[in-house]
Amino acid sequence: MCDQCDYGTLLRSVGLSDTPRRELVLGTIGNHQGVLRPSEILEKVRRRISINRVTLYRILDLLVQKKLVQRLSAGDRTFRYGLAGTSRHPDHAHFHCVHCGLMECLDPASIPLDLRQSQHPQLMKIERMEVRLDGLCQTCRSHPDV
Amino acid sequence: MCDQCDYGTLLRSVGLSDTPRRELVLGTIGNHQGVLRPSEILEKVRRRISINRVTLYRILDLLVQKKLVQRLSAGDRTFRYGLAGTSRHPDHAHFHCVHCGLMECLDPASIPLDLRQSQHPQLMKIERMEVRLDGLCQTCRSHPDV
DNA sequence: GAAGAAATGCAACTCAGTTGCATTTACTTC
DNA sequence: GAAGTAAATGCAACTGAGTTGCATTTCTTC
Ligand SMILES: [Mn+2]
Ligand SMILES: [Mn+2]
Ligand SMILES: [Zn+2]
Ligand SMILES: [Zn+2]
Repeated sequence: MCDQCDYGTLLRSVGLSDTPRRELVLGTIGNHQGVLRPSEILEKVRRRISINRVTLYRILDLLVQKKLVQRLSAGDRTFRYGLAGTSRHPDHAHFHCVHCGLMECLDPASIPLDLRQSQHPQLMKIERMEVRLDGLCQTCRSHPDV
Repeated sequence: MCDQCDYGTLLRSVGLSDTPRRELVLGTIGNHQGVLRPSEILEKVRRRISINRVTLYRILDLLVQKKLVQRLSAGDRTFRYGLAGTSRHPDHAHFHCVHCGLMECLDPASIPLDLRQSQHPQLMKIERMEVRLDGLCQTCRSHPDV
């Protein structure tokens, strides 16, 4: 997503100390195209450093809480994590392949997420919107085995 | 949602026999405003008849598979179930209160879910779209205790 | 009403995530 | 730079929602 980002600085900018594990978790999420499961993040981070499963979950919670990272649901029971929306990286919808579980980002322009919130002069307070398209990815579509 | 529906007929129309448990599960979902967790459905159905937890999950799977019922994710780890969209009951977005877990249906007109699929002449095959707004419901908003 | 099929129940299991507490690492203060 | 404190990490056990395998019950069909 953002190769030139300094993730250490980013961490400190929200009041978190930049430990090796936090920096690697955030970097793994930020440098990946699409969103990731905790198990995938674990695997990637462990190529660089040893990290406990629980530590990863705690770091993910922190990053979400500080709004650096976004927790998304794929319609299954495993959360996905991706960089939170910013002006440079606007919020966007995601596509989820119901066959292989792949979850990828859609072009922010194709489904503008922001304006629609204003169409709801409701009594509740809307904080965020999540849009997910489910279907078959290109691979699973053309390759009906497995 | 649909008080005048005959849920037995609805079950048979998709090739399922209408057993007492299936009819009660479908009726519970269909007559409720908003979407329900399995635990809530279980509680409601058990006021009428005894039913095993596993049986409920199997019935829910069947109803989803036959497209009578829709499985929604609330951003937490528990699925929600509501009637699937039809011409009379069009598909719509849902609001989820991050504080109390309430999940309610939004006016189908406010966020038209259909047309946007056509904006994706992608290589993947889109089967459905899910739109969820997260925030605080009216109660939790005005009542910040608990 | 017997035989076979479908539906339901029950116990054990799985998987993702959480909790409590011990240990290690990073910051302060002297 | 050592001691003391706070924060971060590790480890084991736990939780909650959902699933699986198989036994039992209920519904069909002849
Ligand atoms: Mn994304
Ligand atoms: Mn609904
Ligand atoms: Zn796929
Ligand atoms: Zn609420």
